[in-house]
Amino acid sequence: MDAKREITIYDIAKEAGVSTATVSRILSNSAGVKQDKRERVQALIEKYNFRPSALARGLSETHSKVIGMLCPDVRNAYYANLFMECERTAFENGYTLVLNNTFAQESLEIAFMEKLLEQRVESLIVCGGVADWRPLPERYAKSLERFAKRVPVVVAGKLDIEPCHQVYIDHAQAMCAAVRHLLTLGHRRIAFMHGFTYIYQTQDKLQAFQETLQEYGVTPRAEYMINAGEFDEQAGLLGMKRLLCLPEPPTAVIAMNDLMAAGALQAVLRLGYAVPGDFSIIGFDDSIITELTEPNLSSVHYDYVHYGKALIQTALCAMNGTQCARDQVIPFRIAVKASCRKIDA
Amino acid sequence: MDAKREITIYDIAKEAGVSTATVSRILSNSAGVKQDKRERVQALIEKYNFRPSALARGLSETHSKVIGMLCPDVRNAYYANLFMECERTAFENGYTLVLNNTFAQESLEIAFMEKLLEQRVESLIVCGGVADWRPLPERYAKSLERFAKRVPVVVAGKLDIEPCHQVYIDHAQAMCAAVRHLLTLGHRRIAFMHGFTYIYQTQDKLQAFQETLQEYGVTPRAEYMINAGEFDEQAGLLGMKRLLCLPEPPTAVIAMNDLMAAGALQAVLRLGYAVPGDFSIIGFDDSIITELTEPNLSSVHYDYVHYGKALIQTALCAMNGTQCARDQVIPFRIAVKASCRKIDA
DNA sequence: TAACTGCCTGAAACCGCTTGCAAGAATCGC
DNA sequence: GCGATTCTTGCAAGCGGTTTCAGGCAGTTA
Repeated sequence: MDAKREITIYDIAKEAGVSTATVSRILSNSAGVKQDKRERVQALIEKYNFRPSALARGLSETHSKVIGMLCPDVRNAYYANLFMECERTAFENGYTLVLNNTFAQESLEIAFMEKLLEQRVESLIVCGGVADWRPLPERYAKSLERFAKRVPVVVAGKLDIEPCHQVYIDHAQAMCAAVRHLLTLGHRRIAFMHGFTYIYQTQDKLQAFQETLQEYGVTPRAEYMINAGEFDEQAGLLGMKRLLCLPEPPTAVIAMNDLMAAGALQAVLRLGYAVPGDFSIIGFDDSIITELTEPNLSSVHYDYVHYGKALIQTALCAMNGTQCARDQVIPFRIAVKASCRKIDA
Repeated sequence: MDAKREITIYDIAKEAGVSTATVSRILSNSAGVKQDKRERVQALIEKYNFRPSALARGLSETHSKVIGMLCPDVRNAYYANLFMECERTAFENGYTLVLNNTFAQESLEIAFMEKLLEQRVESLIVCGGVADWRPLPERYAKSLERFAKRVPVVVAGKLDIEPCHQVYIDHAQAMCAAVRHLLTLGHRRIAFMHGFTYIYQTQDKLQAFQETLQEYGVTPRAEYMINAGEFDEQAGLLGMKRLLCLPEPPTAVIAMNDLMAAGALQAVLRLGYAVPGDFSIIGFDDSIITELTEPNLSSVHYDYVHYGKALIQTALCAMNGTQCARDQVIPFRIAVKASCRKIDA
């Protein structure tokens, strides 16, 4: 294989009999270049299928036109949705989005941050992962702050680290809505199946769950608030089994997310009960999962298009120095499907 | 906001009283630098949290250390799995993977290719999308070939474009195994629910489906091979409804993928039938979806870890010029779960 | 026809890092 | 102690673009 060097702007200039400056002007479509040269150069660009190096351009213009993104695991529909929308918006604005899966491992998150820093990303979007832990590991907070000192960091979640922007869902309000939905349907024995409590969403939802019940005169029962550990369908299944073994089981269950809700649904069905006949179930995220189960799962729905757009838009604003709100809250609504029913109080 | 320039290797060199060459050597950890200078420079790097610019380095070393990847939609668990594994392997080898979602739109695929070319990716991984169409659009094939002329292209699928490497699943064999699985369970009235036939996987599976049945003395029935159009759960649901309306419905259904299988399952359950009691269902991909439904779906399983690793490994080989097989086939197996049962012949 | 405009163009510096080359410093053998 | 080696270093030339600045040229004006 012959050591073929990439075609450069210099080659084009030489063959066209012009200077690199002229070619550069043509590439960036700036005015003030005679038509004949323009055509001659264009033809050569076509001929050699020349593409200017983003590396060189980035170096010279001191901007990379790339935005970094961190998420624990794109296989999770929630993050996939977010990434997708972010990518779209970034692309529309001439940016490339590079995503890294961190598996919520602190060392990996930090390693990726370093790498993104080297790549001179112009902004960083942080979704979940260690950023959701409370208390926040000190080393991680430091890394994030150092990052934010260089380029804008936008967190998809509530982090409250001074230099970071944040776009998030008000989980307390969302939980409140979910509880009210079930209360309205006549449920009084409502359970909340969550996971690790070192995740702030768990804390927020747990608190809102209890407060909302009390507000409506229902006393929260300790045995109805169960920590299933993980946030996956297996945990949901196991957690639900525990609930079903209770002397007085709940009539409705709120799951931390759709995955757990799907697990809970399986547990119920396997024991021969019906949903929503015997038990009502509602999840959070309104991901594709809700459409895959029978019955389809009611869920708290977020506007991912809006969410992704807001994340990138905020990053864009912060990058070009435009003033923009540090906090943004994404609206939600209850997506009523088929897993909850009205019961007699 | 003060126009803060990034710290450069030059700044470090100056403050440490050495040349940039020395700093560079320390950065790349090459031998032959006195311990005292090394320490002095390291300290400054820490102090300023200096990270060398990958842009500059890439330009100077004429390599970007990034690999590009194209897929239609990461929200699809199949691609998410693949991406995840590819990213892991790439990272382990010091490469960054940048993923673009193309929605299988030809113009977007080509646009992304151009962009990746500018970014000087050192290799391209193409997963699905337009690459699965038959016949292959000419403009697309041209783009791909042009790309392959510069850097190695590895296709996750069977494409047979000369300069591209390919790693794929033998869909015919996989279908064959699925059919045999059902035959072994005693089924004779077996249906295949697929989607658009301009996708080569559809063609391969369709043919294998018929051939395998015939091989076992079962005559394929036209009304049991239905084209549901899309490849999603909605299509699966609708397609299954059509099958259930047949005067003599099948006893088992093979769906093009898990998404469609999940849709089919819903259709069956909604009409009051049982799975696997009344109907057996099997899908392809063995994604997380199979664990979310009740009953869990049997499915044809691919080894994603192996698959992703093979894609990147092949790219790596091709990049450094090592000879490597142009074709690689990924093994599969039937993941038996709970959606198929034995019946009396 | 000389002086003045404005438009095109190219020379050259620069972006931040790597590396070949050659010179100076340190170490070694005798 | 001295020349021969072996280490350490720094200089400077790229890598492939962008951009500033000044010069060349044609068209105007007086």
